[in-house]
Amino acid sequence: MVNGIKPIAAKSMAERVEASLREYFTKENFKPGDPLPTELELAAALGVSRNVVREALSRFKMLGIIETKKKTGMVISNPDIVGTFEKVLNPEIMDEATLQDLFELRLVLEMGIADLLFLRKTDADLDELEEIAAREVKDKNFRISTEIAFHGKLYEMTGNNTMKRFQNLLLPIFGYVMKLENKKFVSGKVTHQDLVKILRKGTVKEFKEGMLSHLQPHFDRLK
Amino acid sequence: MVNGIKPIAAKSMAERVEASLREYFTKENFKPGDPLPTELELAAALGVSRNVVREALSRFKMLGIIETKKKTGMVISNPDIVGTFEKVLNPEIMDEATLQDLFELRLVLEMGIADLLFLRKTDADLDELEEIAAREVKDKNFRISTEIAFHGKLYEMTGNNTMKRFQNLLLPIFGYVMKLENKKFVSGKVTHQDLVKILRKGTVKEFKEGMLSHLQPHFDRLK
DNA sequence: ACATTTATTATGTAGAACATAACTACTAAT
DNA sequence: ATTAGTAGTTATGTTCTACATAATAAATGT
Repeated sequence: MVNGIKPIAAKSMAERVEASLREYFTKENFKPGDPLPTELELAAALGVSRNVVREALSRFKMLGIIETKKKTGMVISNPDIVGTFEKVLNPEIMDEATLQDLFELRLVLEMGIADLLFLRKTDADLDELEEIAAREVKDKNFRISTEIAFHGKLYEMTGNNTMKRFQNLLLPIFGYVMKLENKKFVSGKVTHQDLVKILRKGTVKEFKEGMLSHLQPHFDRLK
Repeated sequence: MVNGIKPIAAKSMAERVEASLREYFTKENFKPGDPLPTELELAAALGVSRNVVREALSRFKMLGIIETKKKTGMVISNPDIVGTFEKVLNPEIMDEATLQDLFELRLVLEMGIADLLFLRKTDADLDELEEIAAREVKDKNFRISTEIAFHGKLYEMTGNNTMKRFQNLLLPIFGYVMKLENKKFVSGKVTHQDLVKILRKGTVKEFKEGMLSHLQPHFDRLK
């Protein structure tokens, strides 16, 4: 019987190097702009081939955590988190449970931005929003695109660019889930025009109620 | 003066191969479990070295989009989006604007989960939540950990695992921003125990007002 | 002192070689 | 004939070498 054997890291070298580097970055308290050792130095220090190091570094480059220039070498940089998110957000290969979770997440965001909206809305914003809502009524053909434009504008009004971009990524998920369940795009009793009116003259509380009513058909689908 | 010059793909081969593969995956409508061509075949088809292909593939492996077994080859698999998010969510190297955005995002989520909560809460959940709130009052020393436990439990109660994990990742960001601005951890007039009470016997609307009041100190910091 | 040329260096890319795990097919033994 | 064992095959994992390229630094010449 075997005994005293090590479980061994069954993971690949590149994977382990990635973990080592990540630990190294935080341990050494690296900040954006800080230069990194050369590939050869890292390879020597880690006891692996330059090739493996490059595979691990390639991962960090994709995440935007590392930038490189020839001769100059590599430096730490601040990653684009939403851009990274985009790289994995493909409805076709995601499991249904997660898709459903993201669908709900979108509803939660929609319900939660009310306070930010009232904190930051401007008259110019409201004018634009009103214009979008009006366009929708005229052009019945473009309902989905104005639907997207309206809610997109709401996120824009929060002044939170990360959230705005994030919501934009969730749109295809939303559409995909709707299609999966063969549901049509219906809105509740409260229309976009109603919401604009509340935003202009109403209270935060009223807006929250309005948005809930507007999204009610979607909530009805959740058990 | 120069004119009519092409911007050129200044990107690296690995980066371009990554893009090509991504396009290939969607074009061919790959689904989890579907086998991929071998590294050598891909290298030949793309006209690059196997090395470059491996760097690109390594990226997909990190995202969980590709899994490999020796001899058998590579297959598409469904990625873990929250796990990927974790890889880029390092407060130390993120720019302050994004940190601020994520801070707000957390508040938005907190305000937005009310409807899901009332849709899915159970008595067992409420008992546990009450226990956490009670523990907090007794042990003043562990305020921060019970704070985390309480709000974490709320997300758990939504039944949305993705959101729960996501919120968990945002916690360090939240703490980091608080520290950046030298703010202390204060809660509004409505306490955790109040929130439990509302969850048990109150209405959704009351809970939303309660949560807003509970988070008011944080909202006050936003302009 | 300035412009030009010449190393130098770190990343980018290519190709070959071999190890290793896992699958296939064939063979031998009971 | 079923099983067990063996050899062969194949795709990934890893290493090494070589050279191209861009950016910097050093050296040179006027």
